[in-house]
Amino acid sequence: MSASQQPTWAQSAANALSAAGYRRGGARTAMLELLDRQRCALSAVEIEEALRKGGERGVARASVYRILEELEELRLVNRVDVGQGLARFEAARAGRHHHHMVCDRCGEVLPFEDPELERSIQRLTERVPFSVEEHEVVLHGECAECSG
Amino acid sequence: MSASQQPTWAQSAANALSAAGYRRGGARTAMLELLDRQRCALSAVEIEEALRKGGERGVARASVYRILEELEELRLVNRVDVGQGLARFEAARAGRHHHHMVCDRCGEVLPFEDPELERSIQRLTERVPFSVEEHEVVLHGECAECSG
DNA sequence: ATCCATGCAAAGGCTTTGCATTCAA
DNA sequence: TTGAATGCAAAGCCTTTGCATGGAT
Repeated sequence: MSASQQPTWAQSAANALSAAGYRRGGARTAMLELLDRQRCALSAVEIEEALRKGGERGVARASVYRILEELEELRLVNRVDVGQGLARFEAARAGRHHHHMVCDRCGEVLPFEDPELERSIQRLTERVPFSVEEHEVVLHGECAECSG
Repeated sequence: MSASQQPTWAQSAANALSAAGYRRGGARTAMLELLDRQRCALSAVEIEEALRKGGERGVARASVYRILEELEELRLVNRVDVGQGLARFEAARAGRHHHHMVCDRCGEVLPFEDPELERSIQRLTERVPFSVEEHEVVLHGECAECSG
């Protein structure tokens, strides 16, 4: 069999976990693969349900949170808080930085990218009396369907 | 006595509440005045404590949330979620739009303004398949004291 | 006098923690 | 074999809700 040219996010995340001294548990692997397949941030409950329904293997709620905490600590996952009273999580992929739009009507969360916005924030972070490590932009409103 | 030239935020908010059919309860007035004095967003617990310690009059936790909900509904207050697992609230003043920096070490929340950033977001909202009503930018990192 | 506004206490939802068991190394 | 990884259940916050009392009109 041929080795893939470039490792998937799940693979490199698993390697990073090993390098950090973590063991390769089945729950971790399942979560990494699930997160790698998503196009946008999921909540802990959504992750738990997706794993249970997915058939691969279920992962207890507490484990979902604990693993997410480890992944966030290693910066393999980003926590996204869009103001819905719960936390969302998504794979942190090098380079591909995006933000979120939240439909306050139906709750849908959509990702978007905007280079100009990134540049503005970049310049801003250099001017501010603060050591900025992360930034997050959230647009609230109504999605195309809801504002119909 | 002379009438003030321009009403305070608390005064105009009280008027807006009346116009919307709400009665002028003591708890509401105390909260409006407290919020008017703040330079940055407070959590519900912080509001409750400030009112209790302030001596003016205490307001029950449930009332704090209920009144904040009304104020948010009328857009007199903005809810700010900076990812600390709790909601923060601040007076919505016409024109003066700002965002927040959060020190992930000590938890301090500082406001900042940036016209260039606002322009970028303004242009962005016009290009996006979404009806944008609000936006929020949060910078995470360490404040001068903590990173110092 | 009416009915909203408020306080108190209980309930709810998301997240974390404690402990026993299972599993990777 | 040994200690980390995981599951289960209980506990912890923040927030909301139900109901009785107090207060504004």
